[in-house]
Amino acid sequence: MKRPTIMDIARRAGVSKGAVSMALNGQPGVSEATRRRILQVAQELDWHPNNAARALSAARAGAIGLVLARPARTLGVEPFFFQLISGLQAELSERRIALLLQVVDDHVAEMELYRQWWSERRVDGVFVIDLRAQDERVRLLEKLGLPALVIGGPGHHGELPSVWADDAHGMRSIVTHLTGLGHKRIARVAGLPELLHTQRRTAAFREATRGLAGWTVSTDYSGEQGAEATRRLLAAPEPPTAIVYDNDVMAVAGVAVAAELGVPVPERLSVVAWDDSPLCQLLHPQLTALTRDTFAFGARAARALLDVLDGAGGGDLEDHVPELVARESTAPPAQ
Amino acid sequence: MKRPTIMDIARRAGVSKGAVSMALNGQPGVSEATRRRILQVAQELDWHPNNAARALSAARAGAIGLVLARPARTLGVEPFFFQLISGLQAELSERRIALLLQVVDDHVAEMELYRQWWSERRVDGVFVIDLRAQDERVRLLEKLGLPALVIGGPGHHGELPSVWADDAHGMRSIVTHLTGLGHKRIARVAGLPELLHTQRRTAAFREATRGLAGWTVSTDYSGEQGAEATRRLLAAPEPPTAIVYDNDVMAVAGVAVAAELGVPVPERLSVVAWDDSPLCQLLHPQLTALTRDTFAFGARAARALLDVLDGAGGGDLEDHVPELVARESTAPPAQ
DNA sequence: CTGTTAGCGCGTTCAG
DNA sequence: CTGAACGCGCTAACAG
Repeated sequence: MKRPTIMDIARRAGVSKGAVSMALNGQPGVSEATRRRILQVAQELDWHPNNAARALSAARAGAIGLVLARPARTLGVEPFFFQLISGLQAELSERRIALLLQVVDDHVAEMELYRQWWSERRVDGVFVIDLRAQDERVRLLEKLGLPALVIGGPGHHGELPSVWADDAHGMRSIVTHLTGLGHKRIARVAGLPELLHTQRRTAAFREATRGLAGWTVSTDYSGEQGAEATRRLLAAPEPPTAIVYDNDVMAVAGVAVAAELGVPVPERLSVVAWDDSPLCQLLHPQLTALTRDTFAFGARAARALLDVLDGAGGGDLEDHVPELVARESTAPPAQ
Repeated sequence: MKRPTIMDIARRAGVSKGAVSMALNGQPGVSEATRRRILQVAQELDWHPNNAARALSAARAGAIGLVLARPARTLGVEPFFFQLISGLQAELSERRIALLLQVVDDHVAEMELYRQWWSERRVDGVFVIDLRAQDERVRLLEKLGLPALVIGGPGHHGELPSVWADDAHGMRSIVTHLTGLGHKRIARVAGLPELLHTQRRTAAFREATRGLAGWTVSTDYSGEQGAEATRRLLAAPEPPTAIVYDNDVMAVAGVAVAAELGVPVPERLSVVAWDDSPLCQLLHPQLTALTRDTFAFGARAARALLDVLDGAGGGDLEDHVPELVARESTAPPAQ
């Protein structure tokens, strides 16, 4: 009743260990008849490969790592992460590869973990998120030779392969939507300014709002800072008539602040959220949002990393373009 | 420059493989001097144990599994999960044990995964969440002999060890708060009714509201259903003056619905959220909520499972009592 | 007590 | 198709 090994199958099928291995792996070297018999016996014994043994002989861990280094309080991005992880993993599990998840405080801990994982061969590769300009993690990963894929990566010229979305396009569609409604004073409440994708969006925003009054304020992605930024923006002598938020949680916080200040949305202030979530549809007014299929994005990222591990791929892979969903929180500016 | 093995250390230190192993593991059998020399060499070579090899010889995977089987759309519980996972993992990583996370559609897939993980010895144990009455997973886990710990478990008489919080106490503190304010008509928007912890809360709520008008409606934890339930409650001939929501997202949705219907919170309707989150503090009014230290809860759960794996422990472990934080969304009922 | 040797764990691979 | 060795670390039995 103990776990059967290949030797058990071999004995019972009257063949050698090697033959069983080939049969089980669909390798040539055994006759069809023997193969069937062996598979039959394996079935009977309910044999399953021991992962550790496989990993040892294959010199592969059968696992991919993902480190979340955002501080815990920056909870705003969760819906995104949850979807992303689901997607990553849907793809990985097809290939029976595990996802190792670890939450750490900062990049220092994250890098330490990469060293550890790789030195112990706990993972075959890692996903890297929230890249910064001159990110030290990139250097480390390259030095270590730990295969990595950057999610939402640099877009171009990256040292590491990456999968990314066309932020510029998304930003244009938002601004076009707002200007189409007649807005001329558009503010943006951005996420962490050191992140590359924030910078890309900022550049795209600047470009798209050329000729208008458009300005960006930075936050750490948290609802608190989103609220605070909104408060400041609305207190200005010439407040914006529309605000674009870099995530859904800040948008929600912004709407709450507007309500608190007696600024009706969308009559006096239009609001757009980058990243959709059920939350956006629960509020009143429902939030106009840029939706992207984060699950699919994750799946693509996983496939891309697997390709890299298989020796194929590399380079950049552009994801599908996000789509703007106009709901109730955007309207022509007052008067 | 290739990964050094124990043999490399042995050669370089002029001793045998076995000696190195003992030295490295702090086992007796080598002199202090030799041990130091060996450790020195290991350091120089930057040796790290190969996880697969260790797992193979120790017959342990060095990993714990966690399956999330909630349907993806039930996003309401995410803040909770994120905290929980962080907590689990903070504790596991201390012991260099990995957390394998997998998201699946339903319990069938979840159970299939348990079989697979265990048959391949991918994990040493698993965390089980959202237990139901007569949960089929429990039977499977016992049949397999896969060590498991139920999170938010049955509380008592469970077949599997569990860690749980005193829901009854939390519920009492909520109801006491509301009745203290003068409320006599209290409704509750509950989560999935088949979950044991929902049932526990329902029972506690019934008990605590004895003598008052108190009633519970069920949802799937999603914001949509929370909104829908709120709509129905407020449309009743004698609507409640206070509503208790089983999670934060439904509470947020409920407040939005109240606003939409022109029911001011807290003047005409008091709202309490079970589970706090930054969200609760961002809205206006800020939500009165039952906060629990989910991170710590996760850490305790992890420790409990590790104890089980070490042969110790078992049984139930009660977590700290959640605490009610009164904010702006609760007030005496109108007139 | 200090250290060595042999062999295990489990699946893969390759010369024969 | 078989036999043997390998990957890497652990450990029991044994010798100095």
